[in-house]
Amino acid sequence: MESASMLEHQMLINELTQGMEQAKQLRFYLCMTSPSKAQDLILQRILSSYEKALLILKWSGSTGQLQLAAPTSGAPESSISVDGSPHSEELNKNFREHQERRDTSKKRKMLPTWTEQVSVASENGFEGPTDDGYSWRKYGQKDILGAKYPRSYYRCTYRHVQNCWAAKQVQRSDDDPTIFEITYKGTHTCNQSINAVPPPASPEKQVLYHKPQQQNQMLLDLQAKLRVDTEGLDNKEIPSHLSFPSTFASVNFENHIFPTSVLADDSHFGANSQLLISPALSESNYFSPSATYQMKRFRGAHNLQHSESDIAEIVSGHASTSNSPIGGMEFPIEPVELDPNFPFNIQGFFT
DNA sequence: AAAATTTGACCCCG
DNA sequence: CGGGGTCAAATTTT
Repeated sequence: MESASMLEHQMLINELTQGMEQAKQLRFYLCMTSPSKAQDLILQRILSSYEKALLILKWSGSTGQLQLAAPTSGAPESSISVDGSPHSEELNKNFREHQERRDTSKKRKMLPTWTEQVSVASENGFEGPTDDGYSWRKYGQKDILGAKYPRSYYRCTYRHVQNCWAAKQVQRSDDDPTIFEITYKGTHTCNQSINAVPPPASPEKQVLYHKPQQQNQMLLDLQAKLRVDTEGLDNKEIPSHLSFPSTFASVNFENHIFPTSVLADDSHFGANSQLLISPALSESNYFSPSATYQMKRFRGAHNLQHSESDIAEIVSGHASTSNSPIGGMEFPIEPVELDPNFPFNIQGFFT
């Protein structure tokens, strides 16, 4: 490590840190006035970007080489909602540890795993470790031995469609119900936006309901246009057991703040601008102090079951004979190893 | 009708 | 055997 590059590093870090601080301040002020979902998300994105950039920098700085070049994401970027504290060091550390995957022989399904602790501000009970930017599908819930609250299991909504093997489990803390332990398994390889691509048939009918995913799509586009470059994934979803009665639905919202530029060129988006705003309530009172968030630990995940993964194998195995609308997918199914960056998009659904 | 969640059965591993 | 994790049918939500 040359002192020169080291110095550059430091400068870069400083610069980024400053940017991040400013962004935080901006968020703070924004919070006091009229917070909107859109604005908030964008800010989150920005912060997330900073965070990530810093992470990469620091990381490469300490190891001398940047291995984040991994196919898709490679890093469990935790663009956690509000909290605002980067914890870059911790993340940094954890990253490396996760990166190492022992047992190269059984390269299959060894997803990096890490745990975050998300505590929520809310006397009024609200908001959860919920929105981490991805859409999850709950597939199970289990009562855990010594635990007071059940643990719920989620996997990426696009597991099948996009072969995204990210999963997570959420466990509410026993004594401090405002704390949730979220254990992530694997990183997302999905590109959530392709989901909203309207079918060739009738673009007009592709009305965007207030479905979380689609809303994301909008934000995605929004962010793209604003050049807020991040991983570009948003979504909101509230795990059932984390959601609280919502009486705030009646609050009146005037903030029709939405970049007109965006609405302008995507006509069909315009009609739904309001839908975007409504969920803003969920984050109307955001004050960072109360939301804490930190990495805790990780462990190698090693067991996955057959069914789905095997299907994947089968598909990749004899793709040629399949009758699926999907052509030949001839890549190994290895989320961690390669980027299933499908050049095609799937939308063959018929029962 | 389609998509998401619920929930008991089932499976694997210690 | 029992706990944790997943499946999948039933059910609810959208």
